[in-house]
Amino acid sequence: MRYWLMKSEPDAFSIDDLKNCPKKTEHWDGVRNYQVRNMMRDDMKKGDLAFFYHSNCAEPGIVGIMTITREAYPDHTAFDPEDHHYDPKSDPDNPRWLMVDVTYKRHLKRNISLQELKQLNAQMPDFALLRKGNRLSVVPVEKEYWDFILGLE
DNA sequence: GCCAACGTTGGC
DNA sequence: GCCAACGTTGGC
Repeated sequence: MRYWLMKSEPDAFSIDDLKNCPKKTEHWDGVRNYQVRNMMRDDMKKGDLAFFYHSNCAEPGIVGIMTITREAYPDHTAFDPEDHHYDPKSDPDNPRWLMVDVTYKRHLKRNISLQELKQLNAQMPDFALLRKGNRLSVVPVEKEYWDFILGLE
């Protein structure tokens, strides 16, 4: 089993939005980066756990935990000209983009901000989230770091 | 294959 | 809103 961190802008889709979804489950659409797509396709498995991370907001950070409940399948939003993430080059017969389903598990007891994580960088020297220039919307989290971060709660 | 121009992410 | 740090596109 693997651990992940997945970013979402709370203005677009927050952890509370996920919690309020039917069955607390929603598809994680809109990934338009090949590296992230490949990770979802090759490495993300049903039962994996992921941190829900709020990005591009007043206090960026980890706010909760979700479970991967369906493995990668075609992202239909890429076929929809009305969709913000429409990609005319994604062919329904050979989809370019994939998504997974995620299910709300719980909020963290408190938000763990990016600022706090940065201060602990020395204890998580290989955390992809903290790497300079990192812009991937999904990053793997080593189990050691996962446990460490949960220990901060 | 190179690289300039452009688009996006996301912290601040 | 600014801008650094990418990734992508497309001409050559």
